[in-house]
Amino acid sequence: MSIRDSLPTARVEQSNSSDSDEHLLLHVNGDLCTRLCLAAEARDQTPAALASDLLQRGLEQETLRAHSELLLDKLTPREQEVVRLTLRGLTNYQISDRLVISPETVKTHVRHALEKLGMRSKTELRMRWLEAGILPANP
Amino acid sequence: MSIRDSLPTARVEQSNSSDSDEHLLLHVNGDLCTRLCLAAEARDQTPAALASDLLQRGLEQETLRAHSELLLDKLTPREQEVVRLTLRGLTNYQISDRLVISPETVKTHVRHALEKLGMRSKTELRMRWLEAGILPANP
DNA sequence: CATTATATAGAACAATTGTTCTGATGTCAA
DNA sequence: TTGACATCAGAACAATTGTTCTATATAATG
Repeated sequence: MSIRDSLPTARVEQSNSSDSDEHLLLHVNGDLCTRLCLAAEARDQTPAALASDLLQRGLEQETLRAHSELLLDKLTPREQEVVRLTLRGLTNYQISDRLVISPETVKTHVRHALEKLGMRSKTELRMRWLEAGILPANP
Repeated sequence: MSIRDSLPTARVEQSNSSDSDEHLLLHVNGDLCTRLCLAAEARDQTPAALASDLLQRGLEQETLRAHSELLLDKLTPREQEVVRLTLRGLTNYQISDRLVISPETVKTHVRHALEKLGMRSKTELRMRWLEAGILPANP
């Protein structure tokens, strides 16, 4: 089974009159369909209801994520690196090791980043951004 | 528009032979359809592709969440309360205020909870559980 | 050139968290 | 009633984080 098989296909059906009547037909098959049905069964829910929940929550996270990305642009490159590593749960010391700078410098970057983001602590940063489903890539 | 309108309806089409050929038709309309299309446009993606991403990530979170729920059952009621409040970003002191107990007691509960969960810090707890999309209700 | 932004780093101190102990009290089941 | 568990709480100390300073060096921009 190719990867393509696990992607849903969609046919957009649009009524003639207004946009508010638009609707989508999502064709879900393959592995995604299987997992969706299993999860729905485990939750004693119909696949459609579960899909609705997942899509709604996913869209909320998308909004938060987009907002977070905009905030990230306000930071300098170095501050962004520090924030990313912080979001992966690293301590200042570990970050200083990774970036080959002093722990004091990490503290400075963290402080500047938190100021620009209007946050008070790394905990608050992690709360907001992990809630948005943001988990930066490994390197 | 009623709430029902914003829920997708589904018709499960199952082929005659094997389960691996099963597929779903999700009928998405109303507000959910609108937001899905807008978000897809913003990401320069087809609504189907975005839906696929959201469903996949949502299912992963479901798995993590289910696992976390099982872990939560290993904790005493008081430990669960402390964990919940910790996941909402409260400090030990704030929690002690909320539960009308000593900060030292909170520390004890946190320590016991982290031991049972096999974690080393509240940061690790927040990382894992917020990643799973767990955000306990307000009270 | 002067200003601004960026990156670096330290001192000094406060606050929070984590670790290792000890210990008291109450409940519940074997 | 003894043991296991849950709840509560403190001492003492280490580690991490946060706050307020100062300070140097470099690059870009006007």
